[in-house]
Amino acid sequence: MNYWLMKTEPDVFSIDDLEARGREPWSGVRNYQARNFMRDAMAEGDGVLLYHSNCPEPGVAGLARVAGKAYPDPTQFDPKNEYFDPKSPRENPRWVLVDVAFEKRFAAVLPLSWMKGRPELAHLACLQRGNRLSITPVDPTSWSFLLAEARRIERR
DNA sequence: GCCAACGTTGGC
DNA sequence: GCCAACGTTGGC
Repeated sequence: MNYWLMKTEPDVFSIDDLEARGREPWSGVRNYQARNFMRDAMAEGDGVLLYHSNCPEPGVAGLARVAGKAYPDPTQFDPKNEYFDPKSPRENPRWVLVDVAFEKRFAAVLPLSWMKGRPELAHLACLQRGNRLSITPVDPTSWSFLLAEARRIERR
């Protein structure tokens, strides 16, 4: 079982949207490295930290899980969709997605400003300098630490 | 809005 | 295959 962090812009799709829908096909990933994580390394049941980016308070907003294995992203074939990719052959689709299932909304966002510089999160990929990937692996230490913090603020 | 950092494109 | 130009991401 692996752990992941997936970024989303809350203006577009937030943890509340995921809660309302229950489950969402994670369409629109158009980066090869992120695609490879979904295609090659994700498995049903993997843990997901949902991260709000490009917003007033960036940080981890809640918990989800991978709901199945990767399959072709249908938006790549739709000329009217913003993620349409005319160079993706139907017989050999370039882009895949996984379904993501809602698990929990944290009592408050765990802010990026708080995460920065925490020794427990030293190996968290999304905090490494220059990282812009929308999907990154999460090491078990970081995972446990963030979940513990989420439980702590819930009791507060 | 600025800008650093990185990915992608395309000419050669 | 190199690399300059361009586009995107995302914090601030």
